[in-house]
Amino acid sequence: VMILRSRFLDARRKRRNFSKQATEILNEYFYSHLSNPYPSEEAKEELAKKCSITVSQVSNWFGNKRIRYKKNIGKFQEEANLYAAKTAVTAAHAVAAAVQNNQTNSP
Amino acid sequence: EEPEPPGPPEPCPGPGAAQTFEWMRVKRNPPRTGKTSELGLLGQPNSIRTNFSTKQLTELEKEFHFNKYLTRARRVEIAATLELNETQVKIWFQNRRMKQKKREKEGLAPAAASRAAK
DNA sequence: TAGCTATGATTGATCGGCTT
DNA sequence: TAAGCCGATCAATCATAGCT
Repeated sequence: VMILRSRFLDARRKRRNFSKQATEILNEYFYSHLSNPYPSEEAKEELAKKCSITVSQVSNWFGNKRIRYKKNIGKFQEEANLYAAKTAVTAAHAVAAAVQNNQTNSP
Repeated sequence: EEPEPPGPPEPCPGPGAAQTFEWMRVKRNPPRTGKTSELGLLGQPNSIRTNFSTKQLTELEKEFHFNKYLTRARRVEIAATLELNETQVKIWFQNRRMKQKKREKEGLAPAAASRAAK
């Protein structure tokens, strides 16, 4: 069995997981765009900046996420609900802020 | 920031009800790297990802450094030598060029970290 | 420490669009 | 009209990280 998968010395993969906050940001985008989780090049650049990772890493993350998500939707249900709720709260805060701002600014 | 006015889709994303969007249904046609015969008989078209040998990759890499693009003649030659389809050789060069581009683009911008290191 | 799962990266091949 | 290329993506797999 010397069918050497000589990809061994690939100088690659000395992987390190992304920071918890980076993953948080990526997941927030993914679940808030679940109907079409394909960020544009611009969106990827923005996410990359916020997460302190490269655009390629953002692409890899979304590629892996999409494939793994659809492979086993059930397994991600809990995570999906978690982020859906988080997004809802964020949106609510935004609305509340807008309302307040509107009231204090109405001539 | 994300206009999404499709008409037919479901209503609202209720907690606990994961919808199935189109991208989740996308299925790629299996690789048709068919070598009409491998186990004899018109067996199913080899729909398996080919694993290039180290020798094949070495030769392809060598050729790539010589020419980023192949001529039909050269492609036929290489395919024969490495026992690959012309399509496989063509696709390999295609992917290799993209890989090259990706590297040039990234290997020239990790500024933030390069300053701190060392 | 062993075993299994989670996750980032790599890559042969596909898809749609544009060019030649 | 057909073939090649690009850019993005898929899908399978590799190898390590991390938890039990």
